[in-house]
Amino acid sequence: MALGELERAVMAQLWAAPAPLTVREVHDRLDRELAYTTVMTVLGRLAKKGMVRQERDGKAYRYTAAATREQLAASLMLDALGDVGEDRTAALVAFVDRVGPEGAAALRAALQTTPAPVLPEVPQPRTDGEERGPDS
Amino acid sequence: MALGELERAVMAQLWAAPAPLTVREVHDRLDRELAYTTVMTVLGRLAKKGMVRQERDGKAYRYTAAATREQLAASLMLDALGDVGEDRTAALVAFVDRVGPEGAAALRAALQTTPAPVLPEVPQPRTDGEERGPDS
DNA sequence: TCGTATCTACGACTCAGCGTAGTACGACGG
DNA sequence: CCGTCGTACTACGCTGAGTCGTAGATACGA
Repeated sequence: MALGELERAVMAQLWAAPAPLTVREVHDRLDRELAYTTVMTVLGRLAKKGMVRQERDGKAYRYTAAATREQLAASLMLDALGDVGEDRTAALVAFVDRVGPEGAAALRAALQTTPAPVLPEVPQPRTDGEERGPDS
Repeated sequence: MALGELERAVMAQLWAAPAPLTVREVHDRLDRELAYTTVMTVLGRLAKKGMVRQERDGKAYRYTAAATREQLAASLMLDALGDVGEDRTAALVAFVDRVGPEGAAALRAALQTTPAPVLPEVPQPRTDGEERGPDS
């Protein structure tokens, strides 16, 4: 799910904050001169999309990002990969080809931490503590 | 650059065809009942976006996809990765984590074909011969 | 030459999503 | 009781995508 410009800015604030934020806090942290209600609307829409979670705090709501920035990026990448239809392999090759040296290095590292060479047998019961964001 | 539903369908036809297609040919191959001009408009928009190339053929145009399906997918994935801001590494880890066993295998294979061990020193003046699609 | 078919060019309309914000209304502290 | 703060709801403009229609150019057969 593609986010708009303001939506991304709001998400950035939520990601940057160590704790859930209220509408007012998000509004204050955004540099732009926006009406309070604008931020509220955007947060509401993000909540409807499952991008943020809202939890009651007294009479106000506090908002947290449903997924980390990295998880979201990974989800979007998977979406893009899925659009290709068949032959994900070729697409991945093209991707590796374009991701650059650092990217390749990061991928190599990531592939090492991921054991799964073959036979994942016990599929890691998700030690978790991490919410399974609004993936595609 | 995200494509709409019909735009994707049109691209699919262009990718499936072995040679450049005219508007009429694309129109006929699409299952949907669309006006000829609708297909023309869509092809025109795709051309404006750089997704397809048009070459004159008599009084008509012939259209080809500017990039392969895989290149496009790779570009979109890179876009998604870029949105993350910093820490592409973490995003790549998350991606590998979600791409599944086959994906991981494909990535491993792709990384082997890509030499780039270390120190690319001379940054490869792009021997090219490959069109550099409508990347972001 | 005239009529018909085929293209392209350009404009128009609809619908959805995003950015933006106003209004209504309930709860709370003086 | 009144102003402040917060949510809920509604609305409006813009842009992009999907959908077509019409006008103008051009080629071809009768």
